[in-house]
This record gives sequence, C-alpha cells and structure tokens, in this order.
Amino acid sequence: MKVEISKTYEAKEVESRWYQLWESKGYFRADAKSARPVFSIVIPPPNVTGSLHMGHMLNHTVHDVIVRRKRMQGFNTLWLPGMDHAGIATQNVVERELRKEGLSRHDIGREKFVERVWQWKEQYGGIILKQIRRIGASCDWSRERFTLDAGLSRAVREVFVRLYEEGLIYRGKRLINWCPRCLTALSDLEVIYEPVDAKLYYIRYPLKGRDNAFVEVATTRPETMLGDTAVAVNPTDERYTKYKGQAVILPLMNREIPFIQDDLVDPAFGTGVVKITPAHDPADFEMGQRHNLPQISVIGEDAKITSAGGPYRGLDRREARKRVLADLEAQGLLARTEPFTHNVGHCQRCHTVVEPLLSTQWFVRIQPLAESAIPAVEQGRTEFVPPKFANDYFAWMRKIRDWCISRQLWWGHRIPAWYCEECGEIVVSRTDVSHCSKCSSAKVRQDDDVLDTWFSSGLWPFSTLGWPDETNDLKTFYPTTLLITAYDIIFFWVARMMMFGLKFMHEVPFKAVYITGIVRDAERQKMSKSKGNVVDPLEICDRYGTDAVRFALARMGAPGTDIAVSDELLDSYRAFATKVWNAARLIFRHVDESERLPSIADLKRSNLGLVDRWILSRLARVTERVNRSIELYNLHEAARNVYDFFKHEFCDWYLEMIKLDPERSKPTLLYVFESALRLLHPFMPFITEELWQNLPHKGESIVIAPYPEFDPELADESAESQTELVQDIIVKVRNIRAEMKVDAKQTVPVRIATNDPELTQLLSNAREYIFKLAQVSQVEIVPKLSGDKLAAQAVAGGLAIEVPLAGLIDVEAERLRLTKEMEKTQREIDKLDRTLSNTSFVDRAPKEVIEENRRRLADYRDQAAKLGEGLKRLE
RNA sequence: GGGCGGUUAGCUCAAUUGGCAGAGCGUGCGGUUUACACCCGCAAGGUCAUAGGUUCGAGCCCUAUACCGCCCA
Repeated sequence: MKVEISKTYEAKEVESRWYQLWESKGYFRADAKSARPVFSIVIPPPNVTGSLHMGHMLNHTVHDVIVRRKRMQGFNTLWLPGMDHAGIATQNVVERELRKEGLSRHDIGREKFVERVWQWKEQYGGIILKQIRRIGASCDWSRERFTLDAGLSRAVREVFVRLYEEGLIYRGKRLINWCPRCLTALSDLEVIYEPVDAKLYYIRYPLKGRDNAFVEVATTRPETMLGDTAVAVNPTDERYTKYKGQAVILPLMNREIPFIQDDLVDPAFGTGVVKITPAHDPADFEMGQRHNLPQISVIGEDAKITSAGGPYRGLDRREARKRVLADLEAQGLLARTEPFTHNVGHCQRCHTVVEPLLSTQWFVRIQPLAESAIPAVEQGRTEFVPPKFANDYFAWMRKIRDWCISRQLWWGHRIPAWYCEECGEIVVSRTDVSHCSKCSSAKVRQDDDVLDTWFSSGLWPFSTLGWPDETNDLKTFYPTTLLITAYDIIFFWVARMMMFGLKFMHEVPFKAVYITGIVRDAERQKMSKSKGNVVDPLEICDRYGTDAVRFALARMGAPGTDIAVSDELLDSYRAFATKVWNAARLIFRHVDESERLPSIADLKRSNLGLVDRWILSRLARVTERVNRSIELYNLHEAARNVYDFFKHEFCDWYLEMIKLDPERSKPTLLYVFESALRLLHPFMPFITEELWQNLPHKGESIVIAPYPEFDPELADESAESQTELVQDIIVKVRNIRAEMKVDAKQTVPVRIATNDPELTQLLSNAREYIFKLAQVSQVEIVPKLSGDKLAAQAVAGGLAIEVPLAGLIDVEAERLRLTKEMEKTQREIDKLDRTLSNTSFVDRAPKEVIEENRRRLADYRDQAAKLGEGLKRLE
C-alpha cells in the first residue's frame, strides 16, 4: 500500500494532532538523575495576565529551535516554563474587575482582595501557557513554576533576610520615583523619560536686605519653589561670585534661603542660577545633602500640595503651577517665559508623570552585588550573544544605584519585616513573626508593602529549581546553559539574575545570554496597542501555519536584530511549508508502507548513481553548516542553509533528476528526505512529525530521533563537480531556449565539445538528465563544434556547447546575447589580469589565492575564446 | 550631552570573520512538464551612504561626515 497524504497541506489540522501526544509521552521531561550531558534553560516568565504577542513568539521560537536540537542530540534537556505574578499589571486587572462591581480594593480589604486575585489567576490567568503549547514550544510542564508559588516565595524571603542580615538591604528615607496614579514607589528603571514641550520660567528672587535687587532663577517646575531651601550657582561662574554668602527671600513663602555654590550647577542653563528643592528633584536632593539644606516636601503622594505649601495647600500640582505663576506675575516677579523641551519621567505602567518624592522605602545596596557581576562577563563566564550587549550591561553595572524594592501594592511578595508597636524594633524574619524579638510584645505588625516583581524574577534560575534546598534539579541544571530574552529587559532582569545568581549560588545563572531583536510591523514600526498595529501571533499562525511563522522568525531573526513581519514574508515561508509537503507527496508515490528506512551503511554498500552521491554529499555539507550555525546561535543562517538545500538542491534538482529512475534512487531518496525532516524538525516541528510518521522511520517520534550529524564519508567532491557540470549545461540550454523563444514543448538537440574521455563518459551517462530537464532530444559529444551558423552557443562548465536551431534562431538576437556574455567575461578577465599583473599581489598574497585567481583567469580566457569563435561564426 | 547600532538590488535582509557581492518578495518574458500556479523555467536589476586611510587585496579594518534608530543622562 502506498502512503497517502492529503493533496494540500492543512496546517491547522496537522498542528492539532501532535502536541498533546508529545507532552503525554513525556518527551519534554528532563531527568534530574540522568548522567547525560545537560542543556538547561528557563523561560522568561510571561506575565500571568499576558497573552502571546509576537515578541513571545520570536523568543519561544528561538528557544524551541535550540532546545529541540539539543534534545535530539541526546542532551538531558530542560526547558522550564512558568509565569510571573506581575505585581502592578495584575493588580490593575483585578481592580478593574472590582470597579465594574462598584468596588475598590479598599472596600473589600487586603485579604479579600488578594483572594480575588488568586481566583482571577486560577480562572483567567495563564492563557498564555496554552498559547505557548500551541506554537509547539517543548517545555517541561512537569516543572512549571509561578513566582508566587510557596517554594519560590520561600526563596524570596530567604534572599531578603540574608541580604538584610548582611546590611545589603536597608530601610531609609530617600528621594524616590512616585507614581501618583498607581500610588506606589517605582525603581529608576520603571521611569521612562520622554521629551515634553514645556516652558522655562524665569523668576526673580529678591536679594535679602537690598531693595529692588534680584537674582533670576530659571525653572521648569515653578510649583516646587514652595519647597525651595536654597539657590545655587556654579562656583566657577564669575557672574555670581559677588553673591557668595548672601541670602535671598523666597517669593510667595517669604522665607530666607541661602545662596550656595555647587559644581553640579550648569552655568549654561537659564541664567546660571537655579533654585534648590531637595525634596523634589534628584540633583537638588544631592546638593541639599552636601550643603545640609532642609528638605521640605511640598507635594504629597496624591500629587497635591501639602500643608508645607502654605496657601497652596490641597491644590493639584498642575493647578498649583498655574496659581504660583499667576501670583508671581501679579507681584512682578515672573521675569519671562520661554518655550523649552525637556525630558520628563513617566510611569512605565500608566504613563502618568512621575513625582520625585521623599519617602521611606526598602532598598538594596546593590553595588557590592554588581561588583561580582562585572568580572563574570568580562571573563566570559557569561557571554552575550551578540557581544555588543555586554557594553550596555557594563555601563549600567558600573554606575548602578541603590534599588528601591518596596511597592505600595497588595499583590506580590509581602516584605518579611515586622514592626513592634511597643518598642519600635524592626524584625526581619524567614518565618512569620508574632512577638517582638526584643521586647516580646505581641503588638507586631507586618510591613504593608510588597516587593518589586523583578526581585522575585531575579531569583528565577535557581528559585525554580528548588533553592534554598539543595535539590537534584538544582545540582543538575544550575547553572543553566542559556538565557534567551529581548534587549529591553537586560537591566530589569538579566542584570539582576546575574547579581543574585552569583551572590546566592556562587556561580553565574547562565553561560550565555542570547538577545533577540524585537518584532516590528511591515513598516518597521514598533508594535503598540495605541498605534493599533499589533498582530496576534495565533491569528498569524492560523493563517499561515505555525511552522511557517516559526520558520520566518528563525530565518529573519539574527541575534539582536529586529524583524519586520509582513504578509509577503510570511507568504514565502508558508510556500516553503507547502513545498515540503508536496515533496513528500511525490516521495510517497514511490514508497510502500512496508518499506524500511535504509541505513547509511546500506547506502554505502550499494552502487550509488551520480546524483545520489551528489545529494548525499550536499546533505552532509548542509548538515555540517546547520549544526555549526545553531551551535553559534546563528539560527538565521541555519534556517537559510536548510531552506536553500531543501528547496534549491533537493527539490529543484534532485527530485527532478531522479524522476528518470525513481526505483533506483529510492533508498537514497528516503534517506535524504528523512534526514532533511530531522534537520528541519526544530524549526518546523509539526509538519516534520506528520510526514516523518508516514515515512519509514526508526523510533517513536521525530522529537526524540537523533539530530543529523556531519558524516565526512558522504562528502564527495567529484560527484559535486560532475553534477554541477551537468546542471550548468542544463541551465545554459534552458537559457538559450528562453532567449531564443523556443516553444516549451519543442525539443532541441545539443552538441557538446570535449576530447576528454572521462567527460565524454560522464556526459553520455548523464544525457538522460539533459533530455528531461532541458527538453533536449539528442546530446552529441564532439571533439569540436560544427561551426554551424544557425546554432546558439554557450560555455558551460568550461565546455563549449551549441544548440542547433535551424529555422528558430534569430541571428541578431544571438549575436546580442553572445556579445553581452563576452563583455561580462572580458570584464572578469580584465579584473583578474590587473590583479595578477600586480607584482606586490604575486609577492604577498597566499599561494592558494594566487592559484585560484590564475585558474579563474584561464577559465575565463577559455570561455572568451569559445564565445569569440561563436561570434565569428555569426559574421 | 555620552554610548551603541544601522546605511548592500525597487522592498526586506544575507554575505561562514580581509580573497568570485547573494536570497526571498516584487518586476519582465515563457510555461496547466502527473509533487507543488502557495508552482516551474529564464532574465533584468549593485559606485556595498559619502570622503579619506591601512592593505597585494576592503561591503568587511581605521578616521571623519551625513542621515536613520536605540540605550543612558
């Protein structure tokens, strides 16, 4: 019985068939006790609220290609999946739900609220995990983790307590970034600076004790002047040295404030005099500390003016600005206003303008951690792919600032600190505290805040493997082999994992970091909801087939390079999937179900024909390249090579050539096709499994079949050059036919000139290929061409050939064709001539290069001579 | 302001580390050749952003410049 598959490739139908089987068979499960070499990787945990976007699709495709190949190569392969609780994002989602019921989280209280979030998580969260399966990602689902799992929460506490005990976590009042909408502190990284068209206001501050004498101060934030505690100039600024030691009267507040000098002031900004508001500006905060200035908070957590703002109390910061300006204007103290564009910090989550505020928060003293993370990359213990990203990493690590880790949210890891209401003691503990460790009072209260989500994701490579316990998983799979992520979270996540991994595991968390680009739309625009150009990967997969989308992403996604996804791009790889399918249909016409897959030994024993030896040689070479490219994380190169081999060599040539005698080539055909499917499997898991299962094969699934390896014995240079000669003749004849507009059905004879007995033998053996593939009726091998004026001519593989076209040839067209060919050849000759007659080239270039050039020159001269003869004949 | 990328065919991108500039899409021409019209065959299309430099030899290395993009202030 012949194998039958459907006439067209139904991607959806095929895709629905395999994943569940793979998963249930446990193919993706890693083995903590195996002695096999390990390949391990942890997923960048997507948000529990998330759904799959093209970034995930790219990232998971890269993961899966690498992971599947390693698995096929026999590695003990772990791809650990899971999710991130995503503090603010998730809390926002559930708060929105509540709002529909007319409730706020405060109405139902913390405990109920957190319960609701968990309920929501169980019910709606993790859609993305199904979607990840849908695209074929071969994760070990038996090891799925969530950052709020008990185990991972224990790791978080352990880390917090240890860092606290070492003095690397502290609680303090610092200037932090505050989002007045999310009502929480943010880390520096969560603030996005964007240029805003604003104004620069020049305000007159009266000098103390002098009538009608002012200094002009330039500011973008007049409302903060309510909290000014100094004005400052650069000490080198000679315009203002005369004011040294004097004071000014702060307008509107009538407060005396000093005139100070500090290097941080930019003399070129405004008038060179700036107002200092230590409680509301990072630079001012710093100067304030240097000069012992008071810190007056005039804006509160609600972004309204505090009681320290006197008459402006209760006004929103924007309203306050208007009022302050109006009052200054009225008093003649607003000198002028000019347009000014500057960068303003916005909340990463909600895009509200962030307010720098003085606030008591928890911080990680991070510099000691960064100090070990720098050499780890310098010494190559962790390698960035591509390496340029190490620069960003170094730059950030070297000027790292303390990390504000407390968030005023309810959803997350609650800070394990308890405050004694009796004696004020702070107890930081791995286990919940019921009594003060100092005064034994039972009046202890846990800190209300939770930790920055990235604090727990920073532990992901070891917390997911069971740390702080010394589990088998941890021993087997840590450090992980590789991390794959996009460049936008190098600081948020990669850097933190490096620091925590080195600190708590004393080893880097991963040996390499592969940085993907981002996926853009067809116009190279970043995809964003507001632009409305977001494409849904699942929809794309439905339309084009998952394998095609995966292949397109792998093919275009060089490390660190953005990918523009367009319909044209996806079309071309859908066509490739179809190609694979149709090649299989052809092959299945010759394959009986009872057939056995030949081994390489079977093939080597048998008497292989030229094109069989050729395709095996090509297979060997592409196998070598694909393996090398993937090993170097150059998936785009691997995909290109396997594509080119399959389409242009296997389909375009081999399948066509063996149509002459399919029976004879059947063992090679089966062998090569089956190998090609295995080569392709990591890129296109579904279609390859479907076809492989229908083909004679060894084993249960292509998922666990061995990945092809380079076999040097298959490389056959003479088969390659001989086949190339035959192919070149066919191409040249086709070219002549097309240019001379020979009817497609009409056959033509071909004469080939050679005296070489070996070539004569080869050509006479190969004549059937020329018949079939070039619509040729007769191949005549002659010592010399006839000189027939009515024959079109060409040079193929160094041999002069002619196609007699009596009654068909257009002499003028032929002359033009040959002249063009001649010009091209002459250009090459001139170029090579120049190179080779350059004595310093001959003196200094490597022998092989010189030889190569000489050989090419000789070939081109030979070709020119032959073309010349042809042209002469047309005279 | 500092740093890092990019600039190659009409478009999107390659070029195995300095040695013959390629592919896909698009374009033109010809084709229902029994795997494939989501296809096949053939072809046209390039001052490798610009200007210098290093080298026997540069798309690739160096220095400037222009434009585009990203990151950090």
